[in-house]
Amino acid sequence: MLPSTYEAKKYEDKIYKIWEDSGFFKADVNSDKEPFTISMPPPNATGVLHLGHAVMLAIEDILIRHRRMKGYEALWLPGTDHAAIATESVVIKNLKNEEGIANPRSLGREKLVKRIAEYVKKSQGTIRSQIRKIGASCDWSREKYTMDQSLNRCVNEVFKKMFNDKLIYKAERVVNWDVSLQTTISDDEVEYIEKESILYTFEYLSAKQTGGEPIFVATSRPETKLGDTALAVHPDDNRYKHLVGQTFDVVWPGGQEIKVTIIADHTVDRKFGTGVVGITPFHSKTDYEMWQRHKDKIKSKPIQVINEDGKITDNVKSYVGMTAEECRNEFVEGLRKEGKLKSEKKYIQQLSISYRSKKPIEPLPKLQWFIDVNKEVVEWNNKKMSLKQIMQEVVRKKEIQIIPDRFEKIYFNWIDNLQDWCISRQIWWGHRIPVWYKENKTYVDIQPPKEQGWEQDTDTLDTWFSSALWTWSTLVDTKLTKDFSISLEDILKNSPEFQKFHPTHVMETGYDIIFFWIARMILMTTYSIKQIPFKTVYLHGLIRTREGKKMSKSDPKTCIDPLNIIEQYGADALRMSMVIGNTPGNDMRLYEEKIRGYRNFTNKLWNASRFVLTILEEKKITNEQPIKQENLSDSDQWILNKLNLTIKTADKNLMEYKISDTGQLLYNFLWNDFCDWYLELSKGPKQNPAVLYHVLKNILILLHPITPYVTEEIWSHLPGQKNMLIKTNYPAPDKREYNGLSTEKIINVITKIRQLRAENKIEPARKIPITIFGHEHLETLKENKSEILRLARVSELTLEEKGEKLSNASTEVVNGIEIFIPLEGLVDTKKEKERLTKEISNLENYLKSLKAKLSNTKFTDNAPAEIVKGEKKKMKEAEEKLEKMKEQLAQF
RNA sequence: GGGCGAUUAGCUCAGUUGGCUAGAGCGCAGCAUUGACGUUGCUGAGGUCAGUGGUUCGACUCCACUAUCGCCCACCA
Repeated sequence: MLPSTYEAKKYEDKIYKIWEDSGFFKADVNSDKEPFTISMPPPNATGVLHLGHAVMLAIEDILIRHRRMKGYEALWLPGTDHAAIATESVVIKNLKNEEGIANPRSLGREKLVKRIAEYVKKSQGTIRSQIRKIGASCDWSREKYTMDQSLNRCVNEVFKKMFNDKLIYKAERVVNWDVSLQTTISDDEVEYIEKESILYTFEYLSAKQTGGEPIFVATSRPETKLGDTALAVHPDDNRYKHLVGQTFDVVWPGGQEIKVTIIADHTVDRKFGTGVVGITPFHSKTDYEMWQRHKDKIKSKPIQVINEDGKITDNVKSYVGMTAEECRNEFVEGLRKEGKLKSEKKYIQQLSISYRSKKPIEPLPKLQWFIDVNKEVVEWNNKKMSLKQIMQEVVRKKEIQIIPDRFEKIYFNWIDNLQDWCISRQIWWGHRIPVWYKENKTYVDIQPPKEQGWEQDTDTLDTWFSSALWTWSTLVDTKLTKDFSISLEDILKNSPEFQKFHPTHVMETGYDIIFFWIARMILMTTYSIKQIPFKTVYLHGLIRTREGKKMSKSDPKTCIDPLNIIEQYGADALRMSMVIGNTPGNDMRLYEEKIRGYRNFTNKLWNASRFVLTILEEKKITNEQPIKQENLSDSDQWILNKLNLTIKTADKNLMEYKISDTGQLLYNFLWNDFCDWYLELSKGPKQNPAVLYHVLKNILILLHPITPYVTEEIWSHLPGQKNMLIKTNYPAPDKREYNGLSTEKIINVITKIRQLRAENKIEPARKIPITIFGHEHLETLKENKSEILRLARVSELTLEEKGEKLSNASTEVVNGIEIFIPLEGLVDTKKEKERLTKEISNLENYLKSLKAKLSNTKFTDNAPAEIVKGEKKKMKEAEEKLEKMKEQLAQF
């Protein structure tokens, strides 16, 4: 006998261990079954589980368990990410704070990397055990880490291939420099915030110099003007047209001397500021590009004003060593003194900050590695394409489907704006760039050169470079990757896992990393192995607080900790609450009452099962019984019919990734159909243990992907089931036809009686006599007399085919069945009369609108026959009901 | 500046090719009847589907515009 409440805590860890030890999570590479693969988005190796992970794990686990039960060879491959910058900066911080090492880099590369690796090893276990807590049925035997040797091999292979195809190149560009982290970051890692700052307008060229009006320039960063090489104006701007092409000498406060050439460029906005832009090629990407376009006309060479530490370089002697901000203040002060400062206006600036450090970005000229996204050298479908074009092609041709599809637009828009991807990082933790230098020679390969004296490039690769290969670099044979004489192509050819499980089927992740990761996977994988990485992209939304705010780790009040929730309510309840009401691409609010509601659901399931198990025990049933058609009552047929429909819909929904709908459907089936009606009806003489067993069994199977723990635990108590639920086959709908129509009517009659009782304030405890005129349903009513007596609390039930309407009775009509509750001593007749009158008037209005509709020839001519038929039926029913109710009213 | 999403009951949300007198859960109100469940049962109240106009026999659903909120993208210095 089960305890009367389900306490998740008692069972979950135990069940997970049995699952894992039994090897049920392991996919068999040699099986003949059709594969179904999900690559788990690897959480940071040093992270802690948060709701974002929890929702990802819940959705993926549901999909995997469903497919596994359906007979697919389901592989869910887990792993962790080395999270280059994030991890390195955490360890550096720890070394500073905990060990007092002021400059951890002074340890040297080898030592620091070792320390980071140790740290990762220690903390990796945390995230692993937390993934288990959710119930994730992933294949731990195939767990990967982005820094594994095999993945490193793939990274190097791809780098080399791209280098040989001239898709990877090294060049000096203005890049996004994160001063606090001391590394470049890619364009996608730059965020914009709105910040109030000051727009300074000052005299750049005097009236004397121009021989007419002086030229003013507006800028929020005056200090960069110390490195200007040009002034840009719009080609059609009549104010400045005559000056284009001329070069002027400018002496800034402090003595810095520069030469600026006036150039004309269409990108200049005549209306902003003074319509003149100072061009500082080395401290602004746009300026750099403009300088490139007009290089040959511009007399002076660009200079770097600000260095990697955000300080003024010795190119500007007067301010050298100052921070940019100090320099700005001094410089503006100098302008003011010289009487050149015209105005200082507050305005809202789009400030670029680093996604990692949240500190401002300093655009700096640097020699870096890039991936060329426009070069058309990639073979795809017998065409030469650029990386951009491939990315567009596979989505446009529906080789990859994105759910929800509106994200396709966002994806295409991103590609349209995409520029070459800066992949080198000046940190030590990560895949080191496989390039070696000696004197002025460069060597690129998957292994260091044999010869002495070569120095490896000091940079590492953007962490997304290795993540971009994740779907397949995790499937290559790790023995083969150690043999450097085998080509990547041959490694892939001879890796059974890769051959069976790639391309993967679903990539499920938050929409916030569509560019960082989804797009990069598509780009890198299609290019490097000529396969798409996945067929479907399922993007879930972010979990928000009840108020719709982002949950932030720093604020425990707004932040729900999944582990804490699991401890209190169980993983199943958490899973359900994250999945029901969560539609792809939309954010969802989560709060404790909601989770509690689903905890109640698990308890409901537990108790319904407890009840059924008691009956089975009583009846000494130790095995699943065949369902015999001839023994089925109408209510048996009713529930079997509903079950069939539920099986069909649930399966269809899951195949279409409609997870929320599936959850809702099963919730209703268990609670409303099975518990509220079928179990209640089973408490009478028509109890059928075989059907109870059958329906419960199927409920457990259907719910298992969503609530794996509670269903598995109950399953272990189901007599005669030898295998674990996790490995049980998903049900196919029963081919037999079931009826169950009388039960539908009986339910309606019982509900109506309950309503009448409640409306007339007849206490539930009080049993009352009732008269029913069944008309053509008399037989059905007779068969179900005991159910009506019991479930509607009726003391005496008079069943007639038809007869004289009872006077002074509360009455209703449902399915043509007339119900009378004699009012003698029970009911306020005046109120009852009012109620009837009101209902009749409602019904009349309803009829009126139906009649109007049906007499409209435009409707009858144009609407589908089915609809018209439906409306006619409605009208007929309403008319019949109206007639009966009018007769009843006449009795008062 | 461009694009996207949201707006349905007090709250959180469903509503799938346009066709049930618009649904659920929670909350609220009233009442409690257990072969299991008070983490329960029964019943009820509560909605001009953001607004305006259009298409249609018919619009929560499609189109246009407006409003409010949110997000993404973009080289306004």
